Amino acid sequence: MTGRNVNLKSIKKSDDKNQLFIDATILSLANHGYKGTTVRQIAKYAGVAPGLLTHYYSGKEVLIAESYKYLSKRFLDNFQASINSKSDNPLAALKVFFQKTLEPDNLGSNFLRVWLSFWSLTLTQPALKDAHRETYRQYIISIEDMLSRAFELNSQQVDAKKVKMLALGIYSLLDGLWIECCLDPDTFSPEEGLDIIYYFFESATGLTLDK
Amino acid sequence: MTGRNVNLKSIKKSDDKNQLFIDATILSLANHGYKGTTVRQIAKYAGVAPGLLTHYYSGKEVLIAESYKYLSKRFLDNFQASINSKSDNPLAALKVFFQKTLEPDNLGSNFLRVWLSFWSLTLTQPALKDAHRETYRQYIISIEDMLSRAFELNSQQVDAKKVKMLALGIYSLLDGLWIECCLDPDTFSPEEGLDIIYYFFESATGLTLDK
DNA sequence: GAATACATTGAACAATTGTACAGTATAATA
DNA sequence: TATTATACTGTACAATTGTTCAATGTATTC
Repeated sequence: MTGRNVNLKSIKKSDDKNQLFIDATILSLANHGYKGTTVRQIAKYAGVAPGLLTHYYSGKEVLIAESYKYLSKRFLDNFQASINSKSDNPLAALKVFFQKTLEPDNLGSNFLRVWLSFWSLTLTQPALKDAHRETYRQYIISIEDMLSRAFELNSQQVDAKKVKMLALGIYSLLDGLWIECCLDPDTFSPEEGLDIIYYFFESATGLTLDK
Repeated sequence: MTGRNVNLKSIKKSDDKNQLFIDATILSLANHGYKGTTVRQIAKYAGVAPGLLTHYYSGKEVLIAESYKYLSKRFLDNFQASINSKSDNPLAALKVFFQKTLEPDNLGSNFLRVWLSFWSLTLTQPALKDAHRETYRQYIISIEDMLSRAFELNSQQVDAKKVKMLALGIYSLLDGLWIECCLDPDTFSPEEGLDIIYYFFESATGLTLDK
């Protein structure tokens, strides 16, 4: 019998190591896609031997699932933080959200490649489907909240159903613009994308964004 | 030397066989995703031996690429046909387009799985990137055309730049709604999705869709 | 009905995959 | 320092991958 502890996986893991593996996984998905993201490739990015991955995780799929949960949480946290910094001005907060989504840092084929892989997994892994659903719900709730407060500041009465519809539409539009910007950056520039979302937002809500 | 003709691949192929393989490939992508779409799986769906695929195509990647080109062309043709049937009424044509996109037949995780695989490939295969770009361009041109005619019928003067912006926005919104409807059908129903696109369309264009 | 050309099969291949695990280094503890 | 627990390595293995190709079936042609 060697010193290897079989139960290690189920006990507390070093957060730093976890982060190392998750970062390596995301990097691999970005650069080589789902197919190219092998255990050996991830290990190479992490600078460790392939065997170490199954030492920490019960399987490759689990590691990728963890990476998805981490990344979607990170984006959501980032989103919440950026709108909280403008908590007194809901319209300014929404504008920041639009801008951050179409920021060059968040665009590009490498970026999209990661999300395409993850979305594909949500279709078969119930745990990831739940994670997606919850994250999506949080985005919509936040947008609804900003809209409601904006209408209130404008002394407008808007029922919850319409607010929800507006939130879903705005999020979907932003999503669609982001995807096409990543798929083919030559179709329209991020600035043109912003103009589109601004225009649709203003005409659908009747609200005016600060210029 | 056997009777095998090495040059068969580059010469005229039987269209029927081509179609059989392409259908099998799409079916496999839908049911098993990109990872599960192996040569053996495709061959099983096509009801042939695995070896026959490399007899007709120079490789698996080529077959998948052909499948992408076929499917995106089929959807585009379908789109063009449905709007041409309403060529006298551009607004009705647009409405049909919205409805067809969010039709149950075009929704579901199996459907999305195919497109996620294809989109992933456009990021690395230049030929598929070009195919995507051209298809996208055709959609936008058609939408622009319908919008222009609708404005004209309404005796409205709208410059080309704004028409393009509207077309891009409408297409992106529809795209975003479609994806989320496929990713999680519980977020909102296709009917709610249609209401959203109707509302955003009307407020952004100032046009009124027939109810 | 030979002879020929093409269609199709299915076993075999080298390469790559995820995973397991015996072994070694390293740190902590006594 | 000796002992022990853990971190980590790297080879090995069975399974699966895309592809090849000799063999066989099946039409078509003369």
